[in-house]
Amino acid sequence: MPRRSTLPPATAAVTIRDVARAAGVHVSTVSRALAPAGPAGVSAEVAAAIKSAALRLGYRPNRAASALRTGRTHTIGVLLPDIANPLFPPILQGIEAHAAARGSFVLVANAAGAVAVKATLQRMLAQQVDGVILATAVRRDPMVDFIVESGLNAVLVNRADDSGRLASVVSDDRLAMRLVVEHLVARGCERLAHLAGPQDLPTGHGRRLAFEQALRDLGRRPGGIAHCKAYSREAGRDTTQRLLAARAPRPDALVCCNDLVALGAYDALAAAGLRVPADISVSGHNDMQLADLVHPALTTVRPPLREMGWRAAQLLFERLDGLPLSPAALVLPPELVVRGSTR
Amino acid sequence: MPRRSTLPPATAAVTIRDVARAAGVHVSTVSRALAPAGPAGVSAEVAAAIKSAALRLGYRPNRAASALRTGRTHTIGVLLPDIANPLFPPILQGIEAHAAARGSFVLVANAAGAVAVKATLQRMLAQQVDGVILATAVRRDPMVDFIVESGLNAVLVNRADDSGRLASVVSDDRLAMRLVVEHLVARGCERLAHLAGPQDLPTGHGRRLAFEQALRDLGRRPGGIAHCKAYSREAGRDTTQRLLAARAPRPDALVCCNDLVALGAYDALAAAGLRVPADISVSGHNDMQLADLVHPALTTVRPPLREMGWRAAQLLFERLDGLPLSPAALVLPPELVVRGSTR
DNA sequence: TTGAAAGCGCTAACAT
DNA sequence: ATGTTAGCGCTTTCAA
Repeated sequence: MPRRSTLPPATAAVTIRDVARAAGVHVSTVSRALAPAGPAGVSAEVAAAIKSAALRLGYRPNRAASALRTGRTHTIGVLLPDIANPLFPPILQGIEAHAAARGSFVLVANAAGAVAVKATLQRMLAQQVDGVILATAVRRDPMVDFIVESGLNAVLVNRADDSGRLASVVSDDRLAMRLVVEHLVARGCERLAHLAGPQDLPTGHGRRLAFEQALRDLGRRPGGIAHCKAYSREAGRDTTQRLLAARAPRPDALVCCNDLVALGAYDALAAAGLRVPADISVSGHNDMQLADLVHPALTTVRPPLREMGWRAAQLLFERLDGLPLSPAALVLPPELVVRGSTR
Repeated sequence: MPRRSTLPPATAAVTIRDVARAAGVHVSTVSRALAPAGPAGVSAEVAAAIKSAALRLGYRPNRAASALRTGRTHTIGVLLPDIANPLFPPILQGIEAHAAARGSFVLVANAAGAVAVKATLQRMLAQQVDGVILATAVRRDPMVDFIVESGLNAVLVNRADDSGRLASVVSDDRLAMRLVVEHLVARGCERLAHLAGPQDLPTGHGRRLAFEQALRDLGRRPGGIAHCKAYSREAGRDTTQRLLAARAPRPDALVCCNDLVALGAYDALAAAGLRVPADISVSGHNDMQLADLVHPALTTVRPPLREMGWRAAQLLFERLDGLPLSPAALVLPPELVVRGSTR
């Protein structure tokens, strides 16, 4: 007869059996008394006795065991392209807050590129996560196919799924661009140019379209559109230089795809001897920390990042709970933060 | 006779039994062939057949089951006081990178305050994490007692344990302060004052001591020490005002406990009509993003945050593996980043 | 080298 | 309302 495994050498954890013995009841009664949804089918006295015994012994239910039994790990995976990108921590915070309130944990993983993302999703699947939230940012992503096939519950945040097969939570880029464009036009800007982000990223693409649309709605045309290779300060600088060299008359407003690019634009404009905002207005996007510290302070768009994370988690849990009327997409309104960089 | 549970309603995952059947062997053989450390005690042909069957069927070992059996979840918990504080994402990134390389996942949780921290640790214990890394930042923390009692493997990062019972990874604040002080003195500063952080936080306390020590080592005395209520810009502004009002002669250098406080000092100095660095030099700590964008760009100390996270994970895994010679503390050298705020 | 079997701790269907 | 029991999927000891 096989002998008891020698494995659990840890501090012999208190199990449900210990509690049952201490309370003089059967383990199943303990399980019922301690059910997360409250005691069900257990008399009040017995439940109280069990709870006090559990407390006394320092019982902590073993989630690995319950996961094996129920198939639910109370764990959700969050996949980010880059944890250190300041855009993501607030989103993660919102997700974590919601998850913690539900008694779930968040597994975070950094992964960029189709191969790494897929590998990480496989690992998460093996880990039996209840669902995933993805902030990875590529359009027409084969990953979506993989997720749909695997039957994994998933919600996208900060990007939408072009094919509409996965739920998503995003900031309203159309509204954002409308706010920026209307603000600039109201301040008398005539030739609005756009420093667009990489067009293979949903935000880069979406904001460019939104910029064009916002101008069209006012019966105007873009005063120039130039594409940045990346969401970086260097790209902003280079692209602004190109734009200034190519365009005559030069734009009197630069609507940038994000704050870093806007700061790159500052550099190029300063080098060209142009004053912000006297000669040219500049706006950013994301309201990253310290955007109010540069000179002049940057007018920018503040997406509701924490709220987006919170809502993404909410959507995911609604799906896990099988709620039938859960929205497929949530588009949350950003805020325009007017500072000194627009006249 | 109880009937099979109706529970696993998901997409009937492929289990080890399916693989065994497909390969015509017993499940235990599959388990051996697919062991993470490589096939052990299985003939090469059989192992190959099993692996191909596993691949073909899309088998993914169920971590919940293996966790229940082995007691290892391949999961580590990371406890942060505030995910959105830019100090922590790089640390988390380092931890995650190391964990992922080992095939482990990271559970992140936000928790501030003794009660929340303890509750979260309890939840992590229930979740059967293999160990935890804590960046929560209080000195003489009762949490340390709790961890030691519970037998949980733990490593502190960005703070040390005064009692020395838990392993820790920190940036070398003594070296940091020596670098700053020597730099300022070399540039001709005479009266170095310190804007100290909250003294109940290890960094606030440690940096103040280190500042004093660094001056002592040069045979000098502090040109003033004022305490900030928090690591915030407002606190920096208020404290600088107090310091300027109280001190005569006024300091010609302000060594700040962190960058935000330094920016607050900028505000107060500007309000007082003092120029940085002509009238007074200012240094920060942490090199937060955009610290190079303020005017003048901030001289600051850059702790090796990502490396700290990486090392903390390394230490934790060494403990989990039972390595006997694992260090109890790691003090990593920061870098001085000289910019325009010191003359 | 492979098979057999027990059991990790918990939950839930069934019986009482 | 409570007890009995099987079994989630895996690992590992023991036997062959």
